[in-house]
Amino acid sequence: MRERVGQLVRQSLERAVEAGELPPLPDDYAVPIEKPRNPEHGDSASNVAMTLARVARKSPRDIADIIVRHLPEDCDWITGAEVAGPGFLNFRFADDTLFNCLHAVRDGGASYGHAEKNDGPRVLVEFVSANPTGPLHVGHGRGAVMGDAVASLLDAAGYQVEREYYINDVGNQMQMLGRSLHARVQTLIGNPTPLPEDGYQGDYLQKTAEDFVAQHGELKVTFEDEGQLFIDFAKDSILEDIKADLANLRITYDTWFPERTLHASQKVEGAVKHLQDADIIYEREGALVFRTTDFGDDDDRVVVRTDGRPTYFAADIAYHKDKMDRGFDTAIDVWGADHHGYIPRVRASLQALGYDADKLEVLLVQFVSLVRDGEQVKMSTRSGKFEELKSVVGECGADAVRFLFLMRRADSQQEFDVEVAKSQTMENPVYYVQYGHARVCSILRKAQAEGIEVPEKARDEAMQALTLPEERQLILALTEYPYIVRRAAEAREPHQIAFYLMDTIKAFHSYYTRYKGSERVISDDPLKTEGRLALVDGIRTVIANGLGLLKVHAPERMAQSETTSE
RNA sequence: GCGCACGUAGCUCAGCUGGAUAGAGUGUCGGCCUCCGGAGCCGAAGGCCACAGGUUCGAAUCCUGUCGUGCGCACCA
Repeated sequence: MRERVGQLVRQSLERAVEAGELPPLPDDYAVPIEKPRNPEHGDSASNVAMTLARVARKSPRDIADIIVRHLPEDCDWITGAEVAGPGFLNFRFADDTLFNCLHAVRDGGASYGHAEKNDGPRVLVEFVSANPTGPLHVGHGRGAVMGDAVASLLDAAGYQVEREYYINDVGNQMQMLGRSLHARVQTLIGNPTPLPEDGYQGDYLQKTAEDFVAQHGELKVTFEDEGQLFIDFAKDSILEDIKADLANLRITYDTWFPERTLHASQKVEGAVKHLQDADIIYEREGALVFRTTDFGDDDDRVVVRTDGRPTYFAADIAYHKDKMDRGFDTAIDVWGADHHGYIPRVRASLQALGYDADKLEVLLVQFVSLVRDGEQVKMSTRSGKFEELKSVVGECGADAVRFLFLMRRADSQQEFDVEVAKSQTMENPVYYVQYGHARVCSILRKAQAEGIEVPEKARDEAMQALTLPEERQLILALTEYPYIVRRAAEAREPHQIAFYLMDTIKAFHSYYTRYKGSERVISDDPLKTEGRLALVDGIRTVIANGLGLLKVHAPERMAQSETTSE
């Protein structure tokens, strides 16, 4: 609908320009259209006149008048266009226009608001990519849900999306992990071996050690001889654990990308060579240093150590080069906010290699602080003390964890209150939306039980029975959904979907309660009943689609809660 | 010290990319079930949008500075 109004205004503007009443517009001028908060301001509004005031050297109200005068005569799908306030253009849709919108919702069904074809730009979303040295914690969970939801959002908006996890399976930490497991195993089989200094302390390795013995028997060997065996075992078992945790959050990947393959295929060397050829690498005390300061970084960065081993950064250069070479139009990296200082050097490497650095987007996800019983749970990775993701998901459920993570913008820090997430009451937003969906379904069930058919396309007379202002507003809200999806996708902001769902279901709850004594959905009036059931079915469609997009269940009925008994 | 974020109701947070009277949830107070789900709804109270300047018809939103919070500043990943 927004496009339609936008086009209308554009037509009018062009006619006004032709008539010499307004100066020419820039080609790429996008007509701003918004849905007014206040229903008195119409169904759709535009502030074009205000934005053009300067270039046109006319008052906003005068411009608005000109636009209204030049509106095409044949636009009877709109009943009124008026100038209001400081120069707003307010439009009101004809009833038939609105009814057609509702038909469109129901026709679209499970795909309403979502792209039917994914022929848009190719996007790679890389997220989580936690080092396989231990289980995921709550902070990873937020990044996981955020990245996954952004990917879903892009998918719904018609992009060609792939999800990827980058496995840091190379380097010191892998050695350390292997050594830690080795020590545990040796100690377990009666060959006491101290954990290396700075080794991994977590309890999970104890379990891994037991698994190791179960599989390989009592293998008394030195790490120097059989180190790789321990490294691989530890890494694989932790990765399995990570995969399981993610699967519990309904997250799966198209690609698991091991860093190791970049080294094996010489791509790391190759990337360094490219930079050398471009003459932006110099030697310093035996190490190779990439002059990232040429591209705005604070400091130059080492890519090859004195001992000849490439740094993590070198591999990451190769990795991002590889992403570009795979032909993605956009690569989105979802990172913890603590990695923000890393952005300039990665962008620098893309630029230095001749790629368009704007193809890389970094989505920073701020930290989560976990609250239990009104108190923050202290977390620190160093001490091995952190709240594991699996315990929180187990406690609160994937629905609540996903929805609550998705209710916050990525760039603001989040308090995650376990008590709220666990509660099956109104203070938990996810239940509010799910309850609304269940309530809607319950009405449809009731109608069915009474033998009332809701035609796939309600009759015109039935639609015309939808005369209450709340009904009009509800239909308008439903027509916004496709736009919300698109906007959220472009902004990479899943929280917009969550808020939209809250707002829309609230409007329904309000409507429902207000009229349940007078104008019920199912009544003796067959036309009103048919129209309202169509509306309710439209609401069900949109709420289900929105929840589905966030991978949150849309239950047709809620489990009986213990709080209802007295 | 330098850099990147963020300061909005008691608390947790939105605010449609510069527009109409700054919103919601929660908490507090007061109302609403002869049942299509009260896990809901309605109302009241609650704000110097951290502070000070600037940009303009117009600023919570953009710019500068100050203060505060978080996070970074490795030949670790």
